[in-house]
Formats: sequence, structure tokens, C-alpha cells
Amino acid sequence: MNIGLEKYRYYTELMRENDLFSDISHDALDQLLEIASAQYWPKKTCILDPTHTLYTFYIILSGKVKGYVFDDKHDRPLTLFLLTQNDVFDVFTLINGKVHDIRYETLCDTEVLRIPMYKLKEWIQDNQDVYKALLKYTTDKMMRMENYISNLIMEDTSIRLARLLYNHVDPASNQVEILNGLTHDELGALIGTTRTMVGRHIQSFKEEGILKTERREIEITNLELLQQKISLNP
Amino acid sequence: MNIGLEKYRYYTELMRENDLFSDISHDALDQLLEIASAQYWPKKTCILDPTHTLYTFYIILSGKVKGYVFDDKHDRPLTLFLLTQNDVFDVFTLINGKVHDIRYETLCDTEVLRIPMYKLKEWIQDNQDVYKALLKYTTDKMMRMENYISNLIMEDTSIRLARLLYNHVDPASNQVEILNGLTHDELGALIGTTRTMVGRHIQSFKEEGILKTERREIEITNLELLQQKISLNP
DNA sequence: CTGGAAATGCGACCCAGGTCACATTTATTG
DNA sequence: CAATAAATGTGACCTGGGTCGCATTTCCAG
Repeated sequence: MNIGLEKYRYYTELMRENDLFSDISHDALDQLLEIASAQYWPKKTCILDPTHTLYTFYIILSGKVKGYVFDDKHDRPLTLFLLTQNDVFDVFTLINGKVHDIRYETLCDTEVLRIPMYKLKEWIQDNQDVYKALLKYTTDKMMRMENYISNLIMEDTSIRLARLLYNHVDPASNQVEILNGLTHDELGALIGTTRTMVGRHIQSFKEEGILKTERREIEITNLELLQQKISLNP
Repeated sequence: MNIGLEKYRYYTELMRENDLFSDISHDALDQLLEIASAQYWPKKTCILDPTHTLYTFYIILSGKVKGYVFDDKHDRPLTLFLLTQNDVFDVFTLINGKVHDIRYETLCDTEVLRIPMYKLKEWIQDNQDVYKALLKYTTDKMMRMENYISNLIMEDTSIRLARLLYNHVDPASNQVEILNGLTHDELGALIGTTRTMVGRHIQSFKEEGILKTERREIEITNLELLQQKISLNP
């Protein structure tokens, strides 16, 4: 990597904290950083070509990236998952070598490490331990996805929104950190509904005294009420 | 395993064909069979206790098992996935060691290999190659789950039913093999809807000449029409 | 063969949540 | 700092699909 020592330290530090690489030796991690290059992606950077991830693997250092599919019938995107710091993509193409029919887009400014797939595969040859870590990573994501599905079928849109907010409140600031800066359209895509619905629910949450909004930022004013909405669904 | 040679051959044969163990040496596979015991589960056998899979791992030799959660609000189960020959469970508890909040139930008579978790973990210590195979297995399931989600949000119940049928037709018999013997309730659980809806749609499919039913068996009479329903959703 | 349980068929009704249309506010950029 | 685009607020309306109730059929166990 052609970067200053400071920056390099910063990356190694981030990688060392990443559970995926915690079992990897310092040397091996250095080798990995050797074949990686840092990239800065501004908000709304897209990977629209699903074959792209056949050749390049990414590790997210900061920011947020959504993985989504497009719903032609309703002419709107549906976000399948949200990736943030320490997440990687695309594990499916890395392991199965087949195209993963999914698009990626940054939801805010994002830093990634970019690794050519063939070099990564070589590196993995010598560091088969990552399989175990990746497996843990994947089963974990899988369980989240199961929860997402139950949610979709069992709860109505207002509760899905409430849960989305609840799952992302920063207890310190009462702000919904990773969702700040997202439009109602984006929020809708995250819970499988429309901006109209999101807007209506946010309005009624306001009236109920659960939250207040300002310049595309959501602040929870009464966490308990929000919690109630999720658990005691009448 | 305390079983006759014939039966033993049959199991090894099945395991050898299982992609999860295709990279495992004969010796190692024998060792695995050594710590496994065969079990026969009649239809409707349940694993209702989620902590059970902390201690026991299963490999399905034949039959079908559903993994489901219960929807208290609507008082009905929701099937998250269907497991059949060569599937295993529960990978999540094996890898993460935490309880996986999910229940299992056989949908028909089923044969499984039962392996005590701690013995399996020992075996894996000496056969770390399975991590790679398990990872492939898991990412594959993951992608199916992504498709399930898009389906849930993008398509209405009739198309979801049509797709369920289409994905399981046996081109030889035109029968919907693995779904035969399931009640409308079970079918509903598989696509996240109610028996009423399933019933109505099956009726209208009949009228459209897509299928006919007899004694809880579904036979597709016009595959093309079914295909159309899935692709040209108006 | 038979009585009860389970599975299915079907009509009446209701509502969450989608669409459409348009006004209003907030960002962004020549 | 317009002016144009993007994001949001809101009302009117429609419909897929859920619930309820009950009749009918199919399946088994006794």
C-alpha cells in the first residue's frame, strides 16, 4: 500500500479490531494489507454491475453501504442488508465464484479496502483460518436475515419502522446514528415499504411524543414509548 | 455405529454424495460415522426446545424438515426454510455456540444421523476442511434467503404460491414431490400467508387449468401457464 | 362402519397499506 | 440568489389479503 505510515497504522489498527482477522497473525495481516489498497467512496457511489465483485473484494473501514435488489414491478429498490465498519463484501462471490445478483451503494461517505479477488484467494490459500471466521460472520448475518423475514411477515410497517429505529439508537446521544441522513425513501427500502408510509408513521410517532425530527435527523425523545411499541404490539 | 454392514454402506454412500463431506478423506468420514448414530423420525416429530441443538447436530439422510418460528400475534407458525437430503442443522449453534431461536419439525418420515455436538467439535478440530465446505453451504442458503425476502416484498401471495409450486415440480411426474402430503396450512406457512389464501389460489389455479388436486396431491397439468404466472406478473 | 376430528371450500366483511395527486418545504447549483 | 430539483406532508381512494363463520368433505381410530 502506497500510503504514509500514519495512515497505515490506522488501517492495521482497524483490521486488528475486526473479528474476521483477529485470529490472523501480524505477518499474515501485513501481507493482506500489502495486496490491498484504500479507496474513498463519496455518498451515493454505486456498484451496479453484479459481476464486479467477482474480481474485487471490499472491506469496509468506515461509512455505510447498502446491498439491495430492484423491484421492477413497484419500481423501487429493496435494501436487503446494511453493511458498516468491519463488514466485507461479497462473501458469496468469494466462496461460490458465481455472480451474486445484487447491487451496492454507499449511503454516506465511506472508506474501504479494495483487494483483487485472485490475490485474496491466493492469500486465503495460506491462511485457511479465515474460513472459520468467515463462517461465523456468515451464520451471524444469516440469523439477522431470519429475523428480518419473521419481522416482515409478523409485524406491520409501523412496528417494523419502530424496530428499525430502536435497533439503531445511540443510547448516548439518543440519535439514530446510522440512519441519520437517510431519506424516507431509503428508510422505506430498509423495511420494505414506501416513503408515504414512512412519512405517515414518523408523523404519528412525533404526535405520540416518541421522537422529533430536524434536518433529516431523528432524535428519540422517549425511548420507553418506542420500546413499548415494539414489545406490546396490541 | 451399531448397525448391519448393509445399512452402514448405505450411509457412507449417502455421506459421500453430500457436498459437505466430498473433500473429506475416507478415514475421516469413517471416524465421523463412528460417532454418529442413525435415527428414524416419523412425520410430525418436533424439536421444540431451541437449546437441544446446542448438544446435538443432525444430518438429514432422507425426508424433510422445516425450520420455523411461531408468530404469536397471528397465532400461526412461519416456516423459514425447508431442509432435505444432505442438509444439516444447526450450523448456527455449531459455529456460534449460542441458542438459535428456532424450532424444527419433520414434514414427513425422516432419517437423520445424530452426532453429539462435543464429539463433532472434536472431529472438526482434526478436519478443519469442513469449515470451507460449511461456508459454501451457508452462503448458498443465505442467497436463497435473500431471494425469499425479495419475493416476500415484491410479489403477492398468488405469485409466491405459483413460484413455490414451480420450484418443486418434478418434471418427470409433473407432481410437486416435496410438497405432496402438506396441508394448506403448511403451504401457507411456507410462503407467509394463511390457509384461506392458499385454498383460494389453488381453486383459481384449478379453474385456470394450471393444476389439479387429488388426495392432498398436486399435479401440474399446464407447466407453461404456471411459468407465465411467475414471469409475466401484470 | 361410524362418530369425531382434521382439512377444505366459500361467502361476507374489514383494514393496513398501497397509489395518485398536489401543496409545501428544504437542498443544490449555475 | 434565483431557480430548479429533491424531499416531505397530507388527503382521497382502492385493493390485496386477512378474519370470521359455517357448510362440506376427507381421514382415521375405536
